[in-house]
Amino acid sequence: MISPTPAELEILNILWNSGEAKTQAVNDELNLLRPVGYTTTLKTMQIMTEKGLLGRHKDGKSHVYFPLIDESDTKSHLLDKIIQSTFGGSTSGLLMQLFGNKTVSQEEIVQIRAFLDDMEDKHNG
Amino acid sequence: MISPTPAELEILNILWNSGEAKTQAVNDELNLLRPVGYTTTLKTMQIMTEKGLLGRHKDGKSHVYFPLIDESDTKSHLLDKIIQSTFGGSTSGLLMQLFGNKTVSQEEIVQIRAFLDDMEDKHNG
DNA sequence: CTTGATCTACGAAAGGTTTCGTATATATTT
DNA sequence: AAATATATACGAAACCTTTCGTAGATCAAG
Repeated sequence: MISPTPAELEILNILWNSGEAKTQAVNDELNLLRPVGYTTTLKTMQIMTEKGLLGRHKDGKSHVYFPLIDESDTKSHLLDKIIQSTFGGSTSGLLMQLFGNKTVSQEEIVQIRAFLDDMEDKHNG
Repeated sequence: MISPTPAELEILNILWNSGEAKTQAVNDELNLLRPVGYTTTLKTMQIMTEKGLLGRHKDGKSHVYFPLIDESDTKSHLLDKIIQSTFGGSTSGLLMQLFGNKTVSQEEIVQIRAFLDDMEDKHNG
């Protein structure tokens, strides 16, 4: 499975939202968050295309890019990696860290329990 | 705040568990998981010391290393970073992804429930 | 004290990511 | 058609991480 780099992930998030976009649009959106040159964005998207992360088709003199990898799959994979590297493979370890320093409301606990029930239901059929 | 690299995080996890250890011991433990040369581990720990991630004191001809950064703080920081980069800053986005992931085992669910029970107990006095 | 074993320090190579300058191609406008 | 604007392609620099070889220091044993 492919792990997008940080810069690649930024671009993927934009394209997952919009479905598809030209380099200029992607670069504009990136620049709302941080300064980055046009050719930098272009080059990154070209590399992503080589890697199979993006597809593209021509439109006039420019290209329209779109994601070739699934958003949920990719995020699951990234999450698995941090669970493995940071919490020794323990999902509950991550949750404890997530809520450890905060006061979690009764409401939130109920919500999480509902998630767990749901998950067990699906798992057990 | 300092973000340890993947290799640095492996070493930190060992030292957070043991409290302190010599290079040899750390390298031995690393080699339970993957092959890595002694001088590689040593160099990484020296760099970590320069960065302020580790401290050390002499013991005979070798050094004893220990973490200078807090485990919980560091893991929170890493978690924040992935929440930011992958889930657009949305913690619930992470939870959705997590609970939609079928690789969470029954055992983990039990642990999570126990954790929630614990949290409720504390919350209710 | 000399030998051998172990540890440290240093430097540098290898691999990957991110960045952008420059040259070239393509379209648009006048 | 010429000039202008915009896009692409290419290459390379800058930076970071990881890796390890080698040389020199330090300690223990004979």
